[in-house]
Amino acid sequence: MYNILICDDEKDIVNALKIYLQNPDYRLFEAHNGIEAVELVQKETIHLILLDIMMPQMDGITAMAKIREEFNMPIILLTAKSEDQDKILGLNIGADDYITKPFNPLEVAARVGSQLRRYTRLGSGAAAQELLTVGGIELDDNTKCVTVDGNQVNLTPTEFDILKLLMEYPGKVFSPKEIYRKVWGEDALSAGENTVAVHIRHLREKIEITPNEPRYIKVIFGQGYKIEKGRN
Amino acid sequence: MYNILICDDEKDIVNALKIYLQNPDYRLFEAHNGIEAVELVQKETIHLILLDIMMPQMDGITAMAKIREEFNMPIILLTAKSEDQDKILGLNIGADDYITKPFNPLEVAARVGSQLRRYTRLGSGAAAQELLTVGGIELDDNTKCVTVDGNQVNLTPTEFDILKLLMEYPGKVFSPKEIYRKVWGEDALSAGENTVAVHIRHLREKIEITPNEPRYIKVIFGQGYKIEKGRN
DNA sequence: TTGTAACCTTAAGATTTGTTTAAGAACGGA
DNA sequence: TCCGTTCTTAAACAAATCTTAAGGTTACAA
Repeated sequence: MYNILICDDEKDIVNALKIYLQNPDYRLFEAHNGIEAVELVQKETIHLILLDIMMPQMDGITAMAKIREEFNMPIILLTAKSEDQDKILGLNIGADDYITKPFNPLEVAARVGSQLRRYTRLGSGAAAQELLTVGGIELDDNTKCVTVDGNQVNLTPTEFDILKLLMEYPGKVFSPKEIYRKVWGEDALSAGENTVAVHIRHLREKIEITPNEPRYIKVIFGQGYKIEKGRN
Repeated sequence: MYNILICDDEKDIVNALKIYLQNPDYRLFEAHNGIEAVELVQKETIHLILLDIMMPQMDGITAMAKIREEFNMPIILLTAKSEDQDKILGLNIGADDYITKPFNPLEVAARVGSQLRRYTRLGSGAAAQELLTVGGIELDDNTKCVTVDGNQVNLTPTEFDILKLLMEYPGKVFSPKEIYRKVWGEDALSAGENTVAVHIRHLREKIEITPNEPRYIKVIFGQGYKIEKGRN
């Protein structure tokens, strides 16, 4: 799952890009000037930015400079000017690519995919799906960090593995045996019946506000556990 | 200094690109078909490739696929076809950018510069990322110097390698085994279980103000070690 | 309503993992 | 070869995590 920030002051363009980037692996954020973009990048974990150059309040080049002070995700500039001079200016300052308006939908999707692939290829060794998000829970397999509503929580290895399993397939119900097999491994040497239950309890204590009335880790009687978006 | 490989079967195009990329920081290599390109990449440390698609013997797409099995430097495709379908094909297979013939000299230089900058920013195993910075720690792979808050510290080779590994991917958690494999080499002849731990201890004594409460080299119980920006 | 099986909760002891020393082995340069 | 540096091993210790077991609670179906 990748978080992509689309920043353009023209609503129509943002909406068009949102349609082009329809993809179950993408979560789309939007901003309408440089200031909003910088704020969003600091608040959320953004993996790629589509950034218009000409915007009110703070232009794209300035925003890019500010973002680059702290972050290094790919930035693709959007520009109406197709003159060479502008292209070169943007790339030299630190953009990774640029796309000129009007867009070709397929090209937008291709360039975004290309940058994301390059990013993960270099940044985090091949593996896909390092960042899982369900409701307010964020799980980063790279840093082994888990946050709930922005607050970091410390999980033990087993708790982490169970949560990761549940978050990989949100809504899917896993029986305790299934969890046991997938987390402990196929060759699991007999562990007691309720050890999974104990870990679930510990997890709930750490990620639920009210462990006794869990919003995220639900039980389906006779079936198993699942994770929900916690909207109730 | 960057090594750039130009691969095109037309001599004129190679020569033109050589002129466009006149730069004291670039060392230029040339190849005239995919086979030559793959061989050169395996022999030399190449930082970026300009790769023509249509070539005799082995075409650019095939060469790129072969190169990508082992390396991940930026690849910019050169193509006479400017139709969208071809652009997208190239990017999806693993190219980082493409340039359509005829070239605009300034654009060639700009795109090459952009990819090289992006490449070094992200850091990479094979790459020429010479200076790493995390928090107050600076590691220069060229001079093998490490400074913490401006003060130079003397690390042993093993300590240096471990620190470098951690700093190449700040935040990423490396299990002791992983560290062992990456620092000692795949063929590591069984070293004791806790030798990594001992080196970590030495590192902490040299880098941390209070080795017992490390700000930089953190442990995630049951997972491994990581380096943090030391903001606490 | 009642019995049963599924699930929950708690805490203590067992186990695993990480830390810290120190000593001796291996290595490399003079 | 000798000496200083670096690496590895081992052992004791400390800390975090896992499992077990026992008793409690809840949901379902007859």
